[in-house]
Amino acid sequence: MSSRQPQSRRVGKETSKTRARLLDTAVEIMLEEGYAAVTSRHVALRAGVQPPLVHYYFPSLDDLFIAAFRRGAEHNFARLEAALAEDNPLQGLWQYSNEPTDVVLMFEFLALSNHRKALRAEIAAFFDSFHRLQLQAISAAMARAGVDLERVPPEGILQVLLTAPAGMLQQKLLLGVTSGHEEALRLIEQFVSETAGVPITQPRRSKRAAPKRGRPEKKSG
Amino acid sequence: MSSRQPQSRRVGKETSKTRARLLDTAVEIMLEEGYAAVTSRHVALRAGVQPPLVHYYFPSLDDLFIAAFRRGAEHNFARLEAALAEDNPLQGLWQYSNEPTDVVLMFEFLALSNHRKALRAEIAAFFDSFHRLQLQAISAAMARAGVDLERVPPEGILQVLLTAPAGMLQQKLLLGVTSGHEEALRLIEQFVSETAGVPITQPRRSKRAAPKRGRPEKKSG
DNA sequence: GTCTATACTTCGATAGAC
DNA sequence: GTCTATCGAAGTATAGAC
Repeated sequence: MSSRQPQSRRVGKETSKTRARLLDTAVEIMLEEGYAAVTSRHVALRAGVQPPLVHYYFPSLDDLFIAAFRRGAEHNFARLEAALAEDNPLQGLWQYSNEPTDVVLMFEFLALSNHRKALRAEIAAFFDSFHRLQLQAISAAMARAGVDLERVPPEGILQVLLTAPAGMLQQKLLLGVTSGHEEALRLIEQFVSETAGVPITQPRRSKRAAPKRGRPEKKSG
Repeated sequence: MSSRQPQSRRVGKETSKTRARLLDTAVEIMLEEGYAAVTSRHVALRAGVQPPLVHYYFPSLDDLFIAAFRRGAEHNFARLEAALAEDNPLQGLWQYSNEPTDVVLMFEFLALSNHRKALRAEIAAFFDSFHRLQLQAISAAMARAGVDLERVPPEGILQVLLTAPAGMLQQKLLLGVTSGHEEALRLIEQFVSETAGVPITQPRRSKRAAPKRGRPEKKSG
């Protein structure tokens, strides 16, 4: 397995502004057209550079995808830690799980990992670390609320009711299937509040109260 | 968009045995290597035919994917109807949602629909029909159990707690991240039983036959 | 750091022989 | 129904000039 490269090849620095733009572009394409649309030519065209420049910063496309994923993962960790630092960690988790673009992007990376095996380990490791951090916060919140952690396992609350549903829901929204969406969200909030003993009634997700934020969100019904 | 074809092109019949095998092969590749690995050449090689034969049965790759999806959809409807004909519809739904290959395949088709826009309408329509059939069964079961359908919306129960989690769970399993899996399943069964008023304790998934499931209650220090 | 030029591969799709 | 032959486009990647 020691595929020794000629070593002669130059690679652009990670601090490069262009490099960052290439990553942005790759992510954009993933969101809009799926991971399979991310090609060196396509990225270059959209970023306004010549195709070989992509390979200057990312010798192979695997490198590009790995870099994009890592950057996103770091961003996610930062966001999560901020969310968990709030008064109610469950509330932070819930909001986090419902951020449309992040969830869809994660969905694309999951599908990508089934196509590019070089990414499997990386993505699996991320989920594992991320999971631990979330579990830590949710367990603390539930214990603080006096919930019996043996009868109501924090793992279940976390993995099933916060992380998991959001992915499919957001994906269905992409497809235009919005039936039952509002009811689903309402039910999940209610259930987590009751079962986990910690209310997650959210003050920040107030799009139905505050029309600002400029998000082009289309309403259902 | 009125790409007028010369009409001269021959297309293989839908009853063809070879055609069916090509579809099987395409699905296999989707499951193992992701949708992006489904190319006419790849499918042909694996099916033991020459590449042009793929285009004889499916003029474009979109046609191939659409045919594969439709066939799978029909199969899913048949399975679902059989499951819903059982004594406890929720039980049928739950088992259905946890069939690994079907769930992973649906996941791939979802990702595919973000890449091939020609499939979006088809897949969205499927989800819609499928959703209605499921909803019908679950509503009947809950009403029969005397549950207040306004306070506990069947849409929520169905979409979030049966359909949604399975996808992410199975996908995480593919990645090797199984932490919290057992707890999640157990919790979801418990919740649906309590909230929907209909127990889903399953007879077929009977590794539970052992006295205590082989897993002693763990104490949290 | 960015470009031109290019080698090489694979892909989707078609025409037409058998 | 299946094949050979092939076209044009697009893909990954590299070498080297500027």
